[in-house]
Amino acid sequence: MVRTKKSPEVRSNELIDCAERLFFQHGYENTTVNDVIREANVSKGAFYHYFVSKEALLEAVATRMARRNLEELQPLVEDPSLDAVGQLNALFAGSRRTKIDMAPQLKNTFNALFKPENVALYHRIDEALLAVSIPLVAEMLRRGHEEGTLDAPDPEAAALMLLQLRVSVAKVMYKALQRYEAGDLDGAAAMLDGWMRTYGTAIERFLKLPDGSIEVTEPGFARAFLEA
Amino acid sequence: MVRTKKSPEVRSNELIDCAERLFFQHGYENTTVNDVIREANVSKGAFYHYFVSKEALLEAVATRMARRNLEELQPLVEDPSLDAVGQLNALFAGSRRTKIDMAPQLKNTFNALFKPENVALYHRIDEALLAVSIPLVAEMLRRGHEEGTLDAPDPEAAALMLLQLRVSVAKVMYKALQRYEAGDLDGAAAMLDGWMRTYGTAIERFLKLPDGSIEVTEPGFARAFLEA
DNA sequence: TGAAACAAACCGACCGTCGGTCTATTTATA
DNA sequence: TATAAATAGACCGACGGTCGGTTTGTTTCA
Repeated sequence: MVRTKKSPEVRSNELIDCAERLFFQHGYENTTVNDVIREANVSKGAFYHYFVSKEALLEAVATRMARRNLEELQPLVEDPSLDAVGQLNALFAGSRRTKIDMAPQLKNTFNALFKPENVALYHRIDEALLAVSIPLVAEMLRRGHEEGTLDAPDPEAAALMLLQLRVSVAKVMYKALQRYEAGDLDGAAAMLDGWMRTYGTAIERFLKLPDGSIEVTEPGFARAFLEA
Repeated sequence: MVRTKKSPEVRSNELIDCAERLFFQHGYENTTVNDVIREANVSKGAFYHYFVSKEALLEAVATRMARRNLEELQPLVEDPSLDAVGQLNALFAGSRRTKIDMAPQLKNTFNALFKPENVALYHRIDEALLAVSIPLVAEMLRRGHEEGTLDAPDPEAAALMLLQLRVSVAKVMYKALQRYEAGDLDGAAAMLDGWMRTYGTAIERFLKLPDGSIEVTEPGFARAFLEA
């Protein structure tokens, strides 16, 4: 093979790029280190120069995803013109926008992430996202509690629980997606809408907010996402 | 090896026994099929006669755990003398009793389940437990909603979300356990107690129950569990 | 009654693949 | 030009899984 030397950052990012693509396409366990280095045009020696193990590569993929997610969310939360509830809603609104904008990739991601051979991938990403999200949400809740706009005596605990609920929504999104792909758009949209409303209600009740103050979803969102 | 023949049920249960023990002791990924068959005194041929893959063995371990869990819980839920809230509390009380009775095993389980090399094991067990628990809890919520003792318009969705919250408690139990093992009993107990109260509050609020109607924990529980 | 036929349970040598190691070589830089 | 980082790729051992064959128990029928 021709010997090419690149700056470490470029090289390792290329490896992470390839890994991310292959992991999502074929699953983590079905992707071999050889697949990755073939795709990245790199020798095995070079690979193990950058990552101590295949596991470390997975870690890197998850961490990078989490970092990018944080970079996207950070500005929303730092907006001083919003109170805590407004920030939460901004978070959901941003999440909706992203979901619709990147629907095709996201659908692909979901389908990959919930395959049984991808538990490791799923778990790592979930953990990494949680790690960056908890402080963010906890801070929001703390502010809200101080402002008096919501009730969350233990912001850390509440943040973890709220974020944990998010998992159930993800699971249902996956189910709805499958149903849609099976041809039942109406059923899928109804299911997704229903669950998202329940999710919103759960958050409102948990934070002792007035009914309707949290907008996780909006009319027609489920349909728009599924058809996008 | 001496050739011994046993009834299929006995044999496969022996294999599942060994697997369960080894998985929890050394982790799923660190346990090889050869380890299992050595421990079970069975040839490789015999093993693959019963299970199509190592993965299938994991599945069997998880399913059996879930079935046993269901058998334990079922009676509680069928008790007609309790209303839905009473049943929920009975569930938590039973869970507390079990936790303290089987504290050593449970601690071991927790320590194993949250190791990174055990995501597959964890995930499978969680999924299997969820699968048997959702109908149970959903039915309780449905009854409670009809009785008017609680508010859960969509019992299925509510059940999944409540059970999802349980994960966050498990995570904290693990953290508390680590803290206890590091020597900080007081800190660990305080943390665990606090989170369990928050968990209880979350459930009460979510189901629109009066404060204090759900008893996930009781005074001194965290300490008793950690020291048991 | 017993032996032939069959199916299920079991054995263990063997295979291909995969993550990871190692030595040698090249490239940048001080 | 000396040194360290980066790259190459042959190689290794372990592991999950396969396969041809053997044993054991049961059914069938002369």
